[in-house]
Amino acid sequence: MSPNTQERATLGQNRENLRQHNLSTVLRLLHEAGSVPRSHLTSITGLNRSTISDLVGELVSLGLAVESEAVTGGGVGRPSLVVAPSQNVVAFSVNPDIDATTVGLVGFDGKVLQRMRYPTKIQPTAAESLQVAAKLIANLRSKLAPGTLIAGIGIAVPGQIRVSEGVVRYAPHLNWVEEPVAAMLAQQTGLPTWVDNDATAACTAERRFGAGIGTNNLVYIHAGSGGIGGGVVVNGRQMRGATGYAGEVGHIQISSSKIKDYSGLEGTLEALVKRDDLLELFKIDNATDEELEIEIIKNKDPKAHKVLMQQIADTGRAIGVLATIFNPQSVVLGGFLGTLFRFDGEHMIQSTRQSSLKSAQDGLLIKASQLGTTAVIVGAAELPFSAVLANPAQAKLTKVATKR
Amino acid sequence: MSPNTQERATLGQNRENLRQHNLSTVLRLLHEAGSVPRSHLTSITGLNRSTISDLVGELVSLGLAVESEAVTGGGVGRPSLVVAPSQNVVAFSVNPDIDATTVGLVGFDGKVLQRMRYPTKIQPTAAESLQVAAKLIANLRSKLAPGTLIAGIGIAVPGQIRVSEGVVRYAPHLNWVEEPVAAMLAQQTGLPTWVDNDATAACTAERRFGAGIGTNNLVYIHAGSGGIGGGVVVNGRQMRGATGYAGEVGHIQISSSKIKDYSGLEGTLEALVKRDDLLELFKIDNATDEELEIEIIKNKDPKAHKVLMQQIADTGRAIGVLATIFNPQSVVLGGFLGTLFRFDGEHMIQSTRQSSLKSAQDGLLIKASQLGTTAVIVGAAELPFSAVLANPAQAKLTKVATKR
DNA sequence: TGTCATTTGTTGTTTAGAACAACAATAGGC
DNA sequence: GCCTATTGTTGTTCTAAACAACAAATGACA
Repeated sequence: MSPNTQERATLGQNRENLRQHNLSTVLRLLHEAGSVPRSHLTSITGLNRSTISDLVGELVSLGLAVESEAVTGGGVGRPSLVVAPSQNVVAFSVNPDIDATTVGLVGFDGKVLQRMRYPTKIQPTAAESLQVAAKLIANLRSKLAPGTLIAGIGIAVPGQIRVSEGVVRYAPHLNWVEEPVAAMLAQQTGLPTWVDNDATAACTAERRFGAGIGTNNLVYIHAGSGGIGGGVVVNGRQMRGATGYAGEVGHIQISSSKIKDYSGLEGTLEALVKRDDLLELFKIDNATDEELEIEIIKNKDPKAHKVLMQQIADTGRAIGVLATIFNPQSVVLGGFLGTLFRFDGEHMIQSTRQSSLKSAQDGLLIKASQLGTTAVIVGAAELPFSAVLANPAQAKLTKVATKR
Repeated sequence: MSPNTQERATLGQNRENLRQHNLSTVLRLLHEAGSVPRSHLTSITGLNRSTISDLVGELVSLGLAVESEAVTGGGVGRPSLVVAPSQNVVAFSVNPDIDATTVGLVGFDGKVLQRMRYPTKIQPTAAESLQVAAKLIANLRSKLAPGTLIAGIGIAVPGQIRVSEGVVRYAPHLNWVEEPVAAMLAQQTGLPTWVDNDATAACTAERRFGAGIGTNNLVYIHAGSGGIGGGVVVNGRQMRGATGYAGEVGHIQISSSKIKDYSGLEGTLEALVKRDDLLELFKIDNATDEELEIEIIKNKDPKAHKVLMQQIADTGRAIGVLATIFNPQSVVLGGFLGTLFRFDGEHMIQSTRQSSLKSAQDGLLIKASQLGTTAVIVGAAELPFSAVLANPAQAKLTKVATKR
């Protein structure tokens, strides 16, 4: 039940792998592009027309793709049939947070179909959160059309995850330690379940459907109420590191300051750029990103402005360090950091310039997140979808029973 | 003539790709392990016995591998034939530096067969350096046994490289700008030529034959007279970034210090840890790493000791930042940094602990380089070898003419 | 409006490369 | 010396992609 089947050493390749790889390639193209003419599939993959015909046929018979009528008006010659990911395939997302649990229903094309947020007590246990999630999922599931194929459940948790085991190693804000959440929810729902870090999930979503479309080298930084997390894509693949804890971009030291972050490290990005500091200055507690952004824009207090500009400069500094190391195509800023960028992006870029090599700045794009708060939901659903994409023919989809 | 053929989008896969991939896999195993019994090849690759037989047969007929007699004593059953990379395959390495150019002859098993260092004037032009290199190569080439297969030439340059174009974008210490060195040397020698950054090359060498064997996530940091460079391996592949300038680990900001590095950035690793500073304190100018290490060990001056310990602490800090970001299996320290680690590794590790997340520290190994100064030579030779490994059947090897 | 060139889908055939099966070769254990 | 276990070899089978020939559908143009 590991979503990183693609991580396996791809040593020997036999005919079976070949077919699996080609099916996977075609399905992935559909998943990411939404819908593609068959003729494009042949040119992109370099495979023969008849081979594409065969592959698409298999995907259709698996219920993963649909062929719609040819769209005319694309130049001379016979119009090509358009292939699209099946609207019948869905996945559930779960995002446990400190005061509520959110559950989403996501289509195979990456669109959020439903979304429900259910408040819990502060710092719920894993069992409590997952029980809420299981109930919401059961609710959504009962309304699914007969014949719908469920790919599974993806859980996005703010903390360190052992992805291959489906275990939350440590989630400081939730105070969860060594919780086998994937197995717990799989048992309650009967659906295959995966778990990953929330920022990593959001990163995947932005890369496939948001601000990072088409980039193979991407740095994503997200700031929420629970500190700063992130994700990095290198050579087109999520960077996970030797033990799965790579990409902790919030905890890089960028200054000699003695201020500590939530993990006790001094002078890190997370220590210097704190959403709570601004909330305090504005004398509000508990605000959505939207509310905070309005507050920031209408602010007149010079003291608050100074703090704001310092946070923007520090963020730029961290981006500079990351750009120097990763030389990415773009840096995507999620949550509160997106707000800072929108407020004074030029100031942030200035600061980036001072802490990065010129070569890393050429062509570097800094952008605010495109998917916003849905990124985590979409990204979590990519976990079950990834399993389907990795091996379409063998994917174990759960079919919603036909009404009788 | 790009060595990163493996970078190409591996979209559609046909039968040809399949064969190429399997040939490549087997040859790569031989290249990295030196010699492997055929039975191991079957179990590692998962391919059928008869398929391995066929693949090895093709590699042997291509002159890339040899089959030696079965080695008895490995348990019951018929002993397996041992396959090894051919001793007939070689590559040349070139390493232009500020006061000399080094040329090496490297075997297909990664062993340095010959090495020649030829002094030049200070800051030679690219043409001057390459002329020296071409002469040394011609010299070595004339002594090669008839029938030897030459894979090509790999040039390792201290600077920023556009690998796919074979161009040195900017090498500050040599004062080279936009030099098409690969084409220049290819024209002079008639051999296919590649170029890469010297630290990147050393990183590859350490990963395949040195301190990083078997690791898929590795950070390599090298300090020489010309600043601090490095290389990072993520998911088993060299990290190159969007435009090829990734992995500049010497230029990450780790302090608020105003001291600048060679690129004008403040408070970076390269700004704080300078080999020259120690040479100055010891009142020597121009020393090999070995000489400097002796000087460091016999040092009694408390002032020098303090600087030394500060440099060790700063190095640890940078390692901490990198470990938090990359979560590598190991960090390998080359050149002068290896010296610092050997002098007081415990102090360095202490400093690392204070600037990295606990999760990144678990199981993290910090090591000094194993290949030392030969790493660059071996790594540069990997450039032509990589082309052979990527597509053994199509590799264009140059055969040394039979004497007549 | 009809013809033609162009592109794509379809179907039956070919082919390459890996798997498979049967057998021979060679080792250690008893 | 016989047995078992493992590996190499050879001829056959099988599968997935390519290929070839033809049908279908479009736009361009006279």
